[in-house]
Amino acid sequence: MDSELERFMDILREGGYKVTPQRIAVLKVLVGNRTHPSADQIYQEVRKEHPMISLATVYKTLELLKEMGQVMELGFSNRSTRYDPQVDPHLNLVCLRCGFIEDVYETSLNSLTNVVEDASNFEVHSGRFELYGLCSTCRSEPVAVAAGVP
Amino acid sequence: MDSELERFMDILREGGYKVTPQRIAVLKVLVGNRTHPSADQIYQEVRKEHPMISLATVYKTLELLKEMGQVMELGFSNRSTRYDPQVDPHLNLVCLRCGFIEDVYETSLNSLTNVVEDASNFEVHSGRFELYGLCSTCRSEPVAVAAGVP
DNA sequence: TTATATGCAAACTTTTTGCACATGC
DNA sequence: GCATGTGCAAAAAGTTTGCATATAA
Repeated sequence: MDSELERFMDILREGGYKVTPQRIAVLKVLVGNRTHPSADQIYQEVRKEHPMISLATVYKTLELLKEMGQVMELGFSNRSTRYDPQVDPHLNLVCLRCGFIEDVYETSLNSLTNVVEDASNFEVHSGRFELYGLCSTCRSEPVAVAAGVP
Repeated sequence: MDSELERFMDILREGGYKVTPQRIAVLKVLVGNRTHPSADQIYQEVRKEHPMISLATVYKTLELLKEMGQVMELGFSNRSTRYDPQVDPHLNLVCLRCGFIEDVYETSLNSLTNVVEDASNFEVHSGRFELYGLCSTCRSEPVAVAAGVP
């Protein structure tokens, strides 16, 4: 049914890891998720269907997926950490007012990697590209209201 | 003498903030610093000349400089936080083995901002661009040794 | 069957906060 | 002189760890 979920499960199996209900539950929250959730947000979401899961298990699963290169862990300056199942090079537009993060696919990012590898003898494995500012919604709002800003 | 230090001190004065010995000490550590130090590393460095300073004061000073846009606070996925007095758009090459961070000035980053602003109605204030991989030194080393990897 | 994973609670790390005292302007 | 800043210590927040029990393969 969900080929992306199947792909994640296969990757676990191929790595010699068990495919447990808890891991499936976390994967289901992540598949196709563009909201860049925190560990706790993932935990709260998973608990709806799987009330007995612990936050520690969520952290352990995210750590596992991160090590397998299937999830990016994004640490922000206010020490919030968000997770992104989208690991291809892309640009994150981070709104400083409402905290919303929008993904933008910009082809020039790939050439950036090539330029650096040619010029500096640095072997690129992955990347993280962020612009901070105001999203279109917040730009047009009259009054600034603090929110969950990453 | 140090015009960059003077510039920082002027910025504090213009913001209505006091120029204290503690703040000067932190600024001296930051001026021209390309090592992307952590708060504790800055604290340890400052203590050599200023043994009575507290870590809380270092944090408060960094917070102030961050709010004034004079320092970037870089949160990483292993919850280490590094500070960079270099606020112009540039690329950080982060070595996953030894933790070294190299600055690279790539002009295409500026056009990236323009492309995004034109295409997406997002108002860019600042940016953060990172490539993760192996630096030239670590590429040529035979055995992997874990280190302070951001 | 058995190596691996889970849940719990405690530990840990890093950063923030409240407050009395000190000090730059 | 007074608003602002400092140092201390305690609190907060987020993440990790140890271990007994449970379970996927």
